[in-house]
Order: sequence, then structure tokens, then C-alpha cells
Amino acid sequence: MEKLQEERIRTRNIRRILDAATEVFARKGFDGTRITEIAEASGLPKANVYYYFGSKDDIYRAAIARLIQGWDEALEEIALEKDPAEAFTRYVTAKLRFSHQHPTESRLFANEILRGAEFLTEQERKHIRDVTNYRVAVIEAWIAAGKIVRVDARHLLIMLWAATQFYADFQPVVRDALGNRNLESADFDAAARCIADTILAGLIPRDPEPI
Amino acid sequence: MEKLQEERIRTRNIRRILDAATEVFARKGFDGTRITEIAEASGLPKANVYYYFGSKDDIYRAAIARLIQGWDEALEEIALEKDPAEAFTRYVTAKLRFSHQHPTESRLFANEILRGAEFLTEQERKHIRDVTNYRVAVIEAWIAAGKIVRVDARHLLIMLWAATQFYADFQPVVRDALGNRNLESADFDAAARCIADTILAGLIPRDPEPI
DNA sequence: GTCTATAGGTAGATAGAC
DNA sequence: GTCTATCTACCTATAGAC
Repeated sequence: MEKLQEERIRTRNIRRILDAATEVFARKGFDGTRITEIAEASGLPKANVYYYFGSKDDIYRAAIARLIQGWDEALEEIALEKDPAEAFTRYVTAKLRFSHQHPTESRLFANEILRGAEFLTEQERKHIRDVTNYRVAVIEAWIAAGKIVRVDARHLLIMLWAATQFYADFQPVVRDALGNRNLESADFDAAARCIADTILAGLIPRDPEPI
Repeated sequence: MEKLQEERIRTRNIRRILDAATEVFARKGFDGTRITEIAEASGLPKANVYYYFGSKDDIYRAAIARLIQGWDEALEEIALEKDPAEAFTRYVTAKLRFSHQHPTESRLFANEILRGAEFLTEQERKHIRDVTNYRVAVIEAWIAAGKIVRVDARHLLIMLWAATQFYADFQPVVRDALGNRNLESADFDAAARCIADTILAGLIPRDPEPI
């Protein structure tokens, strides 16, 4: 009974701390973040933050790990069986929706990369490489089957990632570019449509010549 | 004679400080940067940094201002007269080349945006908006003339910016995605080609119906 | 589990000799 | 213009009462 209660408090507080930490780390980076600010944002006293995490490093690592896990669950597949146009559209839409709903996580990741990706574990980096390699194989199979034009699969993936990530990470710029207003769901839909109209349209062969 | 000598020393030291500051700010953000680190990276004692700049804020603002000036000079125009495909190719190539040669400036800008763009002056933001609006007008004129397909011009510009910026700001990710090696000029050429093969190819009308 | 107090270190910024 | 010494404030992390 009391054990369960304690466990619930523990889980809730850890989540609060990581939510707050993600936001502050994303904005100010690792070195610029003060534990006091995380504590204030989480609504807990500073000493309680240290009760759950041994150091600033620990909090940072936990926030990064949680973020990568979330991405994985949300964006698992470009499946081989699917039609390329449908698969790309699904992927872009899912990623833009995720960027819209979780901009903070995305920005934390961006900050970690700007920092030089020193805190990403070798396991996490290998995982990113594996996912990329799998998708490259899928795209190259589509090219071999004549379903899409011949492009560099790796650069294509980078481009899709870049286009979708930008909407989460560079919101002040996006706002200015769209006319100085807050971003709504409709803007992310318009972004998805624009990506579909250009990148995806350019991928479909004009003179289809299947092998 | 001595005046000139002093002026040269002054100019050289200010440049050294701003170079060092750009690098450290880009990596650690404003709050994470220590003046001591800027001093060490510039090869000058900390007190000399304070001789040239009154505060950390001053150094940061100067670095941002220099960066925007540099971008402006390097990336002035998508000109209206030009053929769309050629204009886009020129723009993408110029921006990728700039990203390759000045990744640090690009990352500093990214960090400032992640921070919430609080240090960008209203003048600087207005300038960015003006440049965007001008290019939007150009693209919409091309659409009206039937030279490219009907797309949202603002999202198209964001997409081009995103794709090119990514190569400067997210180099660790790009490296992993391309197979864990250092980036060379050839990679930026391949990126330009991929963008041309997809985005630009998708823009050219299939059934041209000029108005 | 929660919170106050504080140790020990380092930050931004300045004073003033050379 | 250059540099050492230093002030004040704040940071991470911990000790220990409740």
C-alpha cells in the first residue's frame, strides 16, 4: 500500500524533473543549464532533484535516453512492402506531427548535436546508423525496381529529416517566414503538402522504365 | 605610424576574439560559454577580452551581427529574371558551399534560434522577413507564369533552407548517416545533386500550361 | 521523502600596476 | 595595450534535521 504510493510519487517526480530538464536543456544547452532552474520549472526543491538524480550529467543522460526512446516508438518504419509515395507521405506526416507535439524533445536533440554529440552513447549512435541503413536499403530496392528515380538514398533521407526537423527546432524563423504568427496544425499540414508536392513528386519517374 | 600600428593590433585582436567566441558560443550556447574559454581560444588573457568588449552580451551581439552580415553578402539573390531551375540550383549550391566553409557561424545561428532568438534585434528579424518576402514574391511570379508548379512559396523556401542548413548544423548526424567518415566537398556536391534531383525536379511542370 | 543550510569552487567583471 | 590580483555573486553538490 505505502510502497505503491511511494512508487507513484517517485515516478511522477522523476517525470516532472525530466520534463523540466528537457525544456531547460533544450533552450540553454548542458553547460548553460542551472539545476536551480530545473528545480523551479519542475516545482520541486533543488535538494529533491538531487535526491532522484546524482548529478547534472545523470539528468541530462536520462533526458536524452527518454527522447530517443520516444522517437523510436513514434517513427518506427518506412516499410518495404508499401508504395513509396504512401510510405514517404506517412513518414513525413508522422514526423511533422511529432515535431508539432514534441518540439522540446526535438530541440534538446538539436542542442546535443550542436554540442558535438558527446553525450550520445555509442549504442544510441549505432542505433541511429542501423535505422538509417535499413531505410537506405528500402529506398535502394525501390530504385532498383524502378518505382522511384535514381537518387542518393542517404542524402534523400537527410533531406526529409532536415525538412521536418526544421519546423520544430527553428520555430522563431518559421514564424517569421510564414508571417509572424503562432504555428498551428494547419501550418504543419501545409508543410507536409509542400514536401509531397515537391520532393515526392520529383521522385516519381516521368518515363517509368521498370527493370 | 604608431596610430596605424595600434589600429592593426586592435582589428586583429577583435577578429581573434570574435572568431573564438563564435566557436564557443556555437558549441555551448550563450549561458554555457565562459569568458575564460573565449580568452583561451583567442590566445588573449581574459582581461584583454574585457578591454575590447564591455560584457559577455556585447561579444555575443557582435558575433551575431557579423554572422548575419556575412550571410547577406554571400547569399544575396534569387533574381527574378533568371530561369527558376538555374536560380534554385545556384542558391542551393551557394548555401551548401557556405555551410561547408563556415559551419561554425551556421551553428551559432542555430543555437541563437534554439535559445528563442532573444538576441536577434528587431532590425535583424525584419531584415530576414524582408528577404523572405522578396523571394516569396519571385516564386509566386514564377508560379503565375506557369514556370513552376503551384506550391506554397513560404514552405518551399523553408524546405530549401532546412535542407542546406542541416549539413552545417548536424554534422555528427550527417556523418553517421553517410557512413561515419569526415565530410568532404564531394558530399556537399552530392547533396546539391540530390536536392536538384528531387525538389527541383518536382517543381518543373509535367504538363506545362502557361497562363 | 522533504527541505534548510552551507561547503567549496568558479563565474563575470573591475582595479590598478606596468 | 597588457596583465595580475581580486571582488562579489552564484553554481554544483552534500550534510543532516525533520
